[in-house]
Amino acid sequence: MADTAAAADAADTRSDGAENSAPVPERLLTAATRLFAERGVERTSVQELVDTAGVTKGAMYHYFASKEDLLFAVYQRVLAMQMRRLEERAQAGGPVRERLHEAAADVVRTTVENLDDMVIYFRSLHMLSPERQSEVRGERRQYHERFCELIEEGQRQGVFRTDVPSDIVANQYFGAVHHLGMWYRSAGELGGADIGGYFADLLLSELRPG
Amino acid sequence: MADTAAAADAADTRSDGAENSAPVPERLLTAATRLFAERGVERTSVQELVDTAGVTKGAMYHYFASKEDLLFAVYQRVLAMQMRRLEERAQAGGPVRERLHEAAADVVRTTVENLDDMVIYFRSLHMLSPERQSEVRGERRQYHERFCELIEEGQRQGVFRTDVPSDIVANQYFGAVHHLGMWYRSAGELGGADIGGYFADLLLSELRPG
DNA sequence: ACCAACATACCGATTGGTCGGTTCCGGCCG
DNA sequence: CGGCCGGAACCGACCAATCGGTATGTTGGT
Repeated sequence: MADTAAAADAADTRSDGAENSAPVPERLLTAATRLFAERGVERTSVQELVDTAGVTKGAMYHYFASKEDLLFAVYQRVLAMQMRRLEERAQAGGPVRERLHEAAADVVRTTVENLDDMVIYFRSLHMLSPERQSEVRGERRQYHERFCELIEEGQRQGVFRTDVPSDIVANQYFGAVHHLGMWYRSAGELGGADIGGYFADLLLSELRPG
Repeated sequence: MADTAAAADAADTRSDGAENSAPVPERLLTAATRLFAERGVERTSVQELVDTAGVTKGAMYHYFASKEDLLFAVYQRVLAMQMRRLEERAQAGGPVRERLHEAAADVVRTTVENLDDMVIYFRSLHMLSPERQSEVRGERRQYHERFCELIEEGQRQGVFRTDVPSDIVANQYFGAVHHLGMWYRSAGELGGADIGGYFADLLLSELRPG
């Protein structure tokens, strides 16, 4: 995320001044993601936000209707990314065990790589308006159901146990993934891929029949 | 803070009026737990809070130094309860598989029974001062380690698999438990005991060797 | 000339917290 | 027994500060 900003900076043709030449909305998204995750939405004033992004209040309110609108944009970005990645894995070829393992490990990797997004996600939902909360929950539900379908596919094939509802398994798994934001620190010796591997192994162990 | 509760309790012999005769600090804790979980800490003004509790601002600031102090008291209450219950289960007799199953199912039950506390817990940590965040994390860490010890006990006995660190398993499990606050609604047909049973079964499946 | 893209100064509303006062109750003294 | 007293419990009007949002102005490209 930070490197993309750097890449955009380097790739940008016009070299106005010194740095931060990424488009303003993107700069705001980046700054908001960092500050909202660090101090929380309410503890981040609009002034701090625009200062960090290197723009002015007027610029921000030109692109976003409100502070909440900006928060919502953060949600939309992360939701779209997750759904896209899951769909890619689910539709790939190969046995369902492998596809589920890959999808499960991948969501951990991307979560670790975008920890800020996930911290915001599961901490600040209540800061959105009720309608937008519903919208986010709706999209999240689709994601959840897509994951469930994968499990049920394996259950029908007889490679996964059937005495536990797929719903329970999926909720348990995503709970663990969301929780990463509370304990995972990149300082640890375990990388996202390591933890993803462990988590996915544990998931398949759970689903082993018999 | 604690001594005032004792004093208020001792003085509360009279039965004034109709209802809500609980001591003032307790009333504030109850109101805060509900409102903080419903609307979030920042969205709850002190005025709303004291109105809900049926007391005045002066009364609140007599018992709590600040709004944050009240939030901290909520954390302390839930932390103490969880640690006590885990210790009871861990120290009970019987095979480690049964003790772990019982402890795992119990934490789900108590989480469901005190959903408001848990919603606050994993959503509002950042509203505390850095020192108090550390204190909460420290207590939580003790809890976590106590749970890990239980797993490791089973690993040494050979009844649990050893190719996954106990730390990972515990983090994954508590992640799932914390996440309950985001999807569990008592309207569902599944009660806390049901989900606790499922979760604990899944945990033991994960740990099954081979 | 016109419009999108910004910049800047400013405002109304709200909020956490304070502070001087009042009530109530148990204990102590005469 | 009764009057007094000290402090804990509690009240509620008030404040300083902050914040999200806006209104108006300016610029640069087409």
